[in-house]
Amino acid sequence: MIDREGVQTMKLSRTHALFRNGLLRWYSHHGRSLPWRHWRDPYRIWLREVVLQQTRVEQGIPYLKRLLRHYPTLKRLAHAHVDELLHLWQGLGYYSRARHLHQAARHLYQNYGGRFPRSYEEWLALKGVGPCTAAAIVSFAFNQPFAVVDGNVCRVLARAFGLDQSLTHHRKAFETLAQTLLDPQQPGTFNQALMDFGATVCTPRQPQCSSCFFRKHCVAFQQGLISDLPRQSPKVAVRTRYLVFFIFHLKGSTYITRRDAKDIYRHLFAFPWLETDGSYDFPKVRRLLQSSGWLKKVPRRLWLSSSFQHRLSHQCLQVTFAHVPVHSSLLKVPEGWQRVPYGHLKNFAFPQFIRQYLKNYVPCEKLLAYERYE
DNA sequence: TAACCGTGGTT
DNA sequence: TAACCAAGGTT
Repeated sequence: MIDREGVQTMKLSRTHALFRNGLLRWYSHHGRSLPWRHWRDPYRIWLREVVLQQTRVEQGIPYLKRLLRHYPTLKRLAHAHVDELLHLWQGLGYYSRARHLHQAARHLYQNYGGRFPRSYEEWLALKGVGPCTAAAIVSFAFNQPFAVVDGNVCRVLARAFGLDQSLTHHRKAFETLAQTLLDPQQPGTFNQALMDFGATVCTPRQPQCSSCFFRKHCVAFQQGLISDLPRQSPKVAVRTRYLVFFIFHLKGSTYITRRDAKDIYRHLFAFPWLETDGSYDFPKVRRLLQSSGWLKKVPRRLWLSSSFQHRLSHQCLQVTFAHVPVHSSLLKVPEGWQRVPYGHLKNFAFPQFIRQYLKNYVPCEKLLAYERYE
Protein backbone atom coordinates (compact mmCIF):
# COMPACT_ATOMS: atom_id res chain seq x y z
CA MET A 1 0.00 0.00 0.00
CA ILE A 2 2.83 2.30 0.70
CA ASP A 3 4.08 3.48 -2.64
CA ARG A 4 7.03 5.65 -3.28
CA GLU A 5 5.02 8.77 -2.87
CA GLY A 6 3.48 7.48 0.30
CA VAL A 7 6.87 6.78 1.78
CA GLN A 8 8.01 10.19 0.76
CA THR A 9 4.96 11.75 2.39
CA MET A 10 5.41 9.78 5.59
CA LYS A 11 9.08 10.59 5.76
CA LEU A 12 8.33 14.25 5.22
CA SER A 13 5.59 14.19 7.79
CA ARG A 14 7.94 12.72 10.38
CA THR A 15 10.39 15.56 9.88
CA HIS A 16 7.54 18.02 10.06
CA ALA A 17 6.34 16.47 13.29
CA LEU A 18 9.82 16.65 14.74
CA PHE A 19 9.96 20.33 13.91
CA ARG A 20 6.51 21.09 15.27
CA ASN A 21 6.97 19.22 18.52
CA GLY A 22 10.49 20.42 19.02
CA LEU A 23 9.44 23.99 18.46
CA LEU A 24 6.55 23.79 20.90
CA ARG A 25 8.80 22.16 23.49
CA TRP A 26 11.39 24.88 22.99
CA TYR A 27 8.72 27.57 23.33
CA SER A 28 7.37 26.20 26.59
CA HIS A 29 10.80 26.67 28.14
CA HIS A 30 12.35 29.57 26.25
CA GLY A 31 9.54 31.65 24.74
CA ARG A 32 9.71 35.37 25.30
CA SER A 33 7.52 36.66 28.08
CA LEU A 34 6.25 39.65 26.17
CA PRO A 35 3.53 41.73 27.81
CA TRP A 36 0.92 40.45 25.36
CA ARG A 37 1.74 36.77 25.55
CA HIS A 38 -1.71 35.90 26.86
CA TRP A 39 -3.80 38.49 25.07
CA ARG A 40 -7.00 37.15 23.51
CA ASP A 41 -8.82 40.42 22.80
CA PRO A 42 -9.06 40.88 19.01
CA TYR A 43 -8.98 44.67 19.27
CA ARG A 44 -5.73 44.81 21.16
CA ILE A 45 -4.20 42.07 19.03
CA TRP A 46 -5.18 43.92 15.87
CA LEU A 47 -3.54 47.14 17.02
CA ARG A 48 -0.49 45.26 18.16
CA GLU A 49 -0.05 43.50 14.83
CA VAL A 50 -0.43 46.70 12.81
CA VAL A 51 2.00 48.62 15.01
CA LEU A 52 4.58 45.86 14.75
CA GLN A 53 4.47 45.55 10.97
CA GLN A 54 8.06 46.01 9.77
CA THR A 55 8.89 47.41 13.18
CA ARG A 56 11.10 46.20 15.99
CA VAL A 57 9.27 45.14 19.12
CA GLU A 58 11.21 47.58 21.33
CA GLN A 59 10.42 50.43 18.97
CA GLY A 60 6.73 49.60 18.75
CA ILE A 61 5.91 48.97 22.40
CA PRO A 62 5.72 52.61 23.58
CA TYR A 63 3.54 53.48 20.59
CA LEU A 64 1.24 50.55 21.26
CA LYS A 65 0.87 51.58 24.88
CA ARG A 66 0.04 55.14 23.91
CA LEU A 67 -2.48 54.07 21.29
CA LEU A 68 -4.28 51.74 23.68
CA ARG A 69 -4.32 54.44 26.32
CA HIS A 70 -5.89 56.96 23.94
CA TYR A 71 -8.15 54.47 22.21
CA PRO A 72 -9.01 51.70 24.68
CA THR A 73 -11.96 50.57 22.60
CA LEU A 74 -12.92 50.21 18.96
CA LYS A 75 -15.53 52.91 19.47
CA ARG A 76 -12.94 55.39 20.66
CA LEU A 77 -10.69 54.62 17.71
CA ALA A 78 -13.52 54.85 15.22
CA HIS A 79 -14.52 58.24 16.61
CA ALA A 80 -10.98 59.57 16.75
CA HIS A 81 -9.78 62.38 14.56
CA VAL A 82 -7.30 61.00 12.06
CA ASP A 83 -4.94 63.93 12.68
CA GLU A 84 -4.78 62.99 16.33
CA LEU A 85 -4.03 59.40 15.39
CA LEU A 86 -1.27 60.50 13.00
CA HIS A 87 0.16 62.67 15.75
CA LEU A 88 0.32 59.66 18.05
CA TRP A 89 1.91 57.71 15.21
CA GLN A 90 4.54 60.37 14.60
CA GLY A 91 8.01 58.87 14.47
CA LEU A 92 6.91 55.28 13.94
CA GLY A 93 7.05 55.40 10.14
CA TYR A 94 4.89 53.88 7.42
CA TYR A 95 2.17 56.37 8.19
CA SER A 96 -0.41 54.83 5.86
CA ARG A 97 -0.79 52.22 8.59
CA ALA A 98 -2.44 54.83 10.79
CA ARG A 99 -4.80 55.94 8.04
CA HIS A 100 -5.76 52.39 7.18
CA LEU A 101 -6.23 51.51 10.82
CA HIS A 102 -8.60 54.39 11.21
CA GLN A 103 -10.55 53.48 8.06
CA ALA A 104 -10.85 49.89 9.20
CA ALA A 105 -12.00 50.95 12.66
CA ARG A 106 -14.77 53.06 11.21
CA HIS A 107 -15.75 50.24 8.88
CA LEU A 108 -15.96 47.75 11.74
CA TYR A 109 -17.87 50.14 13.92
CA GLN A 110 -20.42 50.97 11.25
CA ASN A 111 -20.84 47.60 9.55
CA TYR A 112 -20.31 45.17 12.41
CA GLY A 113 -21.99 47.12 15.15
CA GLY A 114 -18.70 47.38 17.00
CA ARG A 115 -18.24 43.62 17.11
CA PHE A 116 -15.30 41.83 15.55
CA PRO A 117 -15.35 39.35 12.69
CA ARG A 118 -14.04 35.87 13.35
CA SER A 119 -13.10 34.76 9.86
CA TYR A 120 -9.72 35.16 8.21
CA GLU A 121 -11.35 36.47 5.03
CA GLU A 122 -13.23 39.24 6.80
CA TRP A 123 -10.09 40.44 8.54
CA LEU A 124 -8.14 40.23 5.30
CA ALA A 125 -10.68 42.52 3.66
CA LEU A 126 -9.89 45.31 6.12
CA LYS A 127 -7.58 48.15 5.18
CA GLY A 128 -4.06 47.59 6.42
CA VAL A 129 -4.65 43.93 7.21
CA GLY A 130 -2.74 41.55 4.94
CA PRO A 131 -2.27 37.78 5.07
CA CYS A 132 0.26 37.93 7.89
CA THR A 133 -1.76 40.19 10.15
CA ALA A 134 -5.04 38.40 9.46
CA ALA A 135 -3.48 35.03 10.30
CA ALA A 136 -2.02 36.43 13.50
CA ILE A 137 -5.33 37.92 14.62
CA VAL A 138 -7.56 34.90 14.00
CA SER A 139 -5.03 32.45 15.39
CA PHE A 140 -4.34 34.43 18.57
CA ALA A 141 -7.84 35.71 19.24
CA PHE A 142 -9.99 32.82 17.98
CA ASN A 143 -7.60 29.89 17.84
CA GLN A 144 -8.14 29.39 14.15
CA PRO A 145 -5.59 27.39 12.13
CA PHE A 146 -3.93 30.04 9.97
CA ALA A 147 -0.16 30.14 9.80
CA VAL A 148 1.64 33.46 10.18
CA VAL A 149 4.20 33.85 7.40
CA ASP A 150 6.37 36.81 8.25
CA GLY A 151 10.04 37.60 7.91
CA ASN A 152 10.98 35.56 10.97
CA VAL A 153 9.01 32.54 9.85
CA CYS A 154 10.41 32.62 6.32
CA ARG A 155 13.97 32.78 7.59
CA VAL A 156 13.46 29.79 9.88
CA LEU A 157 11.71 27.73 7.22
CA ALA A 158 14.22 28.58 4.51
CA ARG A 159 17.03 27.31 6.71
CA ALA A 160 15.35 24.38 8.40
CA PHE A 161 13.92 22.91 5.21
CA GLY A 162 16.36 24.31 2.69
CA LEU A 163 13.96 26.49 0.72
CA ASP A 164 16.42 27.77 -1.81
CA GLN A 165 14.37 30.49 -3.50
CA SER A 166 13.86 34.11 -2.60
CA LEU A 167 10.67 34.96 -0.80
CA THR A 168 9.37 37.26 -3.51
CA HIS A 169 9.35 34.49 -6.09
CA HIS A 170 8.17 31.58 -3.98
CA ARG A 171 5.93 32.99 -1.31
CA LYS A 172 3.44 30.22 -1.96
CA ALA A 173 5.98 27.53 -1.03
CA PHE A 174 6.67 29.26 2.29
CA GLU A 175 2.97 29.58 3.02
CA THR A 176 2.26 25.94 2.21
CA LEU A 177 5.09 24.71 4.39
CA ALA A 178 4.10 26.96 7.29
CA GLN A 179 0.51 25.80 7.03
CA THR A 180 1.62 22.16 7.00
CA LEU A 181 3.76 22.61 10.09
CA LEU A 182 1.14 24.56 12.01
CA ASP A 183 -0.33 22.69 14.96
CA PRO A 184 -4.10 22.84 14.36
CA GLN A 185 -4.68 22.13 18.05
CA GLN A 186 -2.88 25.28 19.16
CA PRO A 187 -2.28 27.55 16.17
CA GLY A 188 -1.82 30.71 18.23
CA THR A 189 0.83 29.13 20.41
CA PHE A 190 2.55 27.63 17.38
CA ASN A 191 2.63 30.97 15.54
CA GLN A 192 4.01 32.75 18.57
CA ALA A 193 6.56 30.00 19.07
CA LEU A 194 7.85 30.23 15.51
CA MET A 195 8.12 34.01 15.65
CA ASP A 196 9.90 33.88 19.02
CA PHE A 197 12.25 31.23 17.72
CA GLY A 198 13.14 33.32 14.70
CA ALA A 199 13.62 36.42 16.79
CA THR A 200 15.84 34.87 19.46
CA VAL A 201 17.53 31.70 18.09
CA CYS A 202 17.32 31.53 14.30
CA THR A 203 18.36 35.16 13.92
CA PRO A 204 19.52 36.81 10.69
CA ARG A 205 23.11 37.01 11.84
CA GLN A 206 24.92 34.70 14.24
CA PRO A 207 22.04 32.32 14.89
CA GLN A 208 22.34 30.11 17.96
CA CYS A 209 22.63 26.86 16.03
CA SER A 210 24.48 25.07 18.82
CA SER A 211 21.40 25.22 21.02
CA CYS A 212 18.84 24.59 18.28
CA PHE A 213 16.48 21.66 18.74
CA PHE A 214 16.43 21.05 14.99
CA ARG A 215 20.10 21.22 14.08
CA LYS A 216 20.35 17.52 13.23
CA HIS A 217 17.66 17.98 10.59
CA CYS A 218 18.21 21.58 9.58
CA VAL A 219 19.20 21.61 5.91
CA ALA A 220 21.09 24.87 6.15
CA PHE A 221 23.05 23.78 9.23
CA GLN A 222 23.89 20.34 7.83
CA GLN A 223 25.00 21.75 4.49
CA GLY A 224 26.74 24.85 5.79
CA LEU A 225 24.25 27.21 4.21
CA ILE A 226 23.25 29.18 7.28
CA SER A 227 24.72 32.41 5.96
CA ASP A 228 23.25 31.80 2.48
CA LEU A 229 19.64 31.24 3.54
CA PRO A 230 17.22 32.79 3.24
CA ARG A 231 18.10 33.88 -0.29
CA GLN A 232 18.15 37.63 -0.69
CA SER A 233 15.42 39.23 -2.69
CA PRO A 234 16.68 41.56 -5.39
CA LYS A 235 17.49 44.94 -3.91
CA VAL A 236 15.65 48.06 -4.98
CA ALA A 237 17.69 51.04 -6.04
CA VAL A 238 17.76 53.89 -3.54
CA ARG A 239 16.99 57.24 -5.13
CA THR A 240 18.71 60.33 -3.78
CA ARG A 241 16.60 63.47 -3.50
CA TYR A 242 17.58 67.01 -2.61
CA LEU A 243 15.00 68.89 -0.58
CA VAL A 244 14.91 72.38 0.89
CA PHE A 245 12.36 73.08 3.60
CA PHE A 246 11.52 76.73 4.08
CA ILE A 247 10.88 77.99 7.57
CA PHE A 248 9.37 81.42 7.17
CA HIS A 249 9.57 83.69 10.17
CA LEU A 250 6.64 86.05 10.66
CA LYS A 251 6.19 87.61 14.05
CA GLY A 252 6.38 84.45 16.12
CA SER A 253 4.74 82.17 13.62
CA THR A 254 5.50 80.22 10.48
CA TYR A 255 3.74 78.33 7.69
CA ILE A 256 3.19 74.61 7.32
CA THR A 257 1.30 72.55 4.76
CA ARG A 258 -0.28 69.15 4.67
CA ARG A 259 1.41 66.82 2.25
CA ASP A 260 -1.24 65.54 -0.12
CA ALA A 261 0.77 64.52 -3.18
CA LYS A 262 1.41 60.87 -3.97
CA ASP A 263 4.77 60.95 -2.33
CA ILE A 264 6.51 60.26 0.93
CA TYR A 265 4.92 61.53 4.17
CA ARG A 266 1.46 61.75 2.70
CA HIS A 267 -1.07 63.29 5.11
CA LEU A 268 1.60 64.56 7.46
CA PHE A 269 2.50 68.21 7.88
CA ALA A 270 5.72 69.82 6.78
CA PHE A 271 7.26 73.17 6.05
CA PRO A 272 6.82 74.25 2.44
CA TRP A 273 9.58 72.61 0.46
CA LEU A 274 11.18 72.57 -2.97
CA GLU A 275 13.24 69.97 -4.73
CA THR A 276 15.95 69.95 -7.36
CA ASP A 277 18.30 67.41 -8.85
CA GLY A 278 21.50 68.37 -7.12
CA SER A 279 22.98 69.66 -3.92
CA TYR A 280 22.29 73.19 -2.77
CA ASP A 281 24.26 76.31 -2.19
CA PHE A 282 23.13 79.73 -1.12
CA PRO A 283 22.47 81.32 -4.57
CA LYS A 284 20.70 78.20 -5.75
CA VAL A 285 18.28 78.35 -2.84
CA ARG A 286 17.66 82.01 -3.57
CA ARG A 287 16.87 81.24 -7.21
CA LEU A 288 14.67 78.37 -6.13
CA LEU A 289 12.72 80.63 -3.84
CA GLN A 290 12.53 83.28 -6.52
CA SER A 291 10.95 80.90 -9.01
CA SER A 292 8.58 79.40 -6.45
CA GLY A 293 6.17 82.32 -6.70
CA TRP A 294 5.64 82.25 -2.97
CA LEU A 295 7.13 85.67 -2.43
CA LYS A 296 6.65 88.98 -4.16
CA LYS A 297 10.28 89.63 -3.40
CA VAL A 298 12.96 87.42 -1.94
CA PRO A 299 14.41 88.98 1.20
CA ARG A 300 18.07 89.86 1.15
CA ARG A 301 18.80 87.85 4.25
CA LEU A 302 18.11 84.18 4.77
CA TRP A 303 19.89 81.48 6.68
CA LEU A 304 20.67 77.94 5.52
CA SER A 305 21.14 75.03 7.86
CA SER A 306 23.81 72.48 7.13
CA SER A 307 22.76 69.55 4.99
CA PHE A 308 21.29 66.48 6.66
CA GLN A 309 20.97 63.02 5.27
CA HIS A 310 17.85 61.05 6.06
CA ARG A 311 17.61 57.51 4.76
CA LEU A 312 14.29 55.89 4.03
CA SER A 313 13.90 52.30 2.96
CA HIS A 314 13.85 53.33 -0.68
CA GLN A 315 15.03 56.96 -0.82
CA CYS A 316 17.94 58.95 0.48
CA LEU A 317 16.95 62.48 1.39
CA GLN A 318 19.52 65.27 1.40
CA VAL A 319 17.76 67.90 3.44
CA THR A 320 18.46 71.56 4.07
CA PHE A 321 16.39 73.98 6.09
CA ALA A 322 16.18 77.56 4.91
CA HIS A 323 15.15 80.16 7.47
CA VAL A 324 13.52 83.16 5.82
CA PRO A 325 12.48 86.20 7.83
CA VAL A 326 9.63 87.80 5.95
CA HIS A 327 6.75 90.25 6.34
CA SER A 328 3.34 88.77 5.74
CA SER A 329 2.67 91.43 3.10
CA LEU A 330 5.48 89.93 1.06
CA LEU A 331 3.99 86.43 0.94
CA LYS A 332 1.63 85.13 -1.71
CA VAL A 333 0.27 82.34 0.45
CA PRO A 334 -0.71 79.30 -1.61
CA GLU A 335 -3.89 77.45 -0.83
CA GLY A 336 -3.52 74.94 1.97
CA TRP A 337 -0.78 76.72 3.83
CA GLN A 338 -1.47 77.15 7.49
CA ARG A 339 0.01 79.85 9.69
CA VAL A 340 1.07 78.41 13.02
CA PRO A 341 2.70 80.03 16.06
CA TYR A 342 6.06 78.40 16.82
CA GLY A 343 4.74 77.06 20.08
CA HIS A 344 1.95 75.15 18.32
CA LEU A 345 4.20 73.23 15.96
CA LYS A 346 4.33 70.37 18.42
CA ASN A 347 0.62 69.76 17.89
CA PHE A 348 1.10 68.60 14.30
CA ALA A 349 2.42 65.35 12.94
CA PHE A 350 5.71 65.95 11.16
CA PRO A 351 8.19 63.61 9.52
CA GLN A 352 10.66 62.47 12.12
CA PHE A 353 13.65 64.28 10.67
CA ILE A 354 11.78 67.61 10.82
CA ARG A 355 10.82 66.90 14.42
CA GLN A 356 14.43 66.07 15.19
CA TYR A 357 15.63 69.25 13.53
CA LEU A 358 13.23 71.40 15.53
CA LYS A 359 14.19 69.59 18.70
CA ASN A 360 17.95 69.42 18.32
CA TYR A 361 18.83 72.42 16.25
CA VAL A 362 16.07 74.96 16.44
CA PRO A 363 14.08 74.82 19.63
CA CYS A 364 11.14 77.17 19.59
CA GLU A 365 12.87 79.54 21.97
CA LYS A 366 15.66 79.83 19.44
CA LEU A 367 13.13 80.60 16.73
CA LEU A 368 11.90 83.48 18.83
CA ALA A 369 15.41 84.68 19.56
CA TYR A 370 16.22 84.47 15.90
CA GLU A 371 13.30 86.67 15.04
CA ARG A 372 14.24 89.23 17.62
CA TYR A 373 17.72 89.26 16.18
CA GLU A 374 16.36 89.91 12.72
C1' DT B 1 4.90 41.53 -10.24
C1' DA B 2 7.42 45.10 -8.43
C1' DA B 3 7.77 49.65 -6.82
C1' DC B 4 6.47 52.28 -3.08
C1' DC B 5 6.05 53.44 1.79
C1' DG B 6 9.84 55.27 7.65
C1' DT B 7 12.54 54.61 11.35
C1' DG B 8 16.21 53.05 14.24
C1' DG B 9 19.39 49.38 15.74
C1' DT B 10 23.28 46.59 14.33
C1' DT B 11 27.53 45.42 12.15
C1' DT C 1 30.22 54.50 7.03
C1' DA C 2 27.06 52.18 4.38
C1' DA C 3 24.30 48.34 4.16
C1' DC C 4 21.17 45.38 6.17
C1' DC C 5 16.72 44.61 7.92
C1' DA C 6 12.67 44.19 11.48
C1' DA C 7 5.68 40.85 13.80
C1' DG C 8 4.16 43.83 5.81
C1' DG C 9 0.54 46.08 3.02
C1' DT C 10 -1.04 48.65 -0.97
C1' DT C 11 -1.24 49.77 -5.63
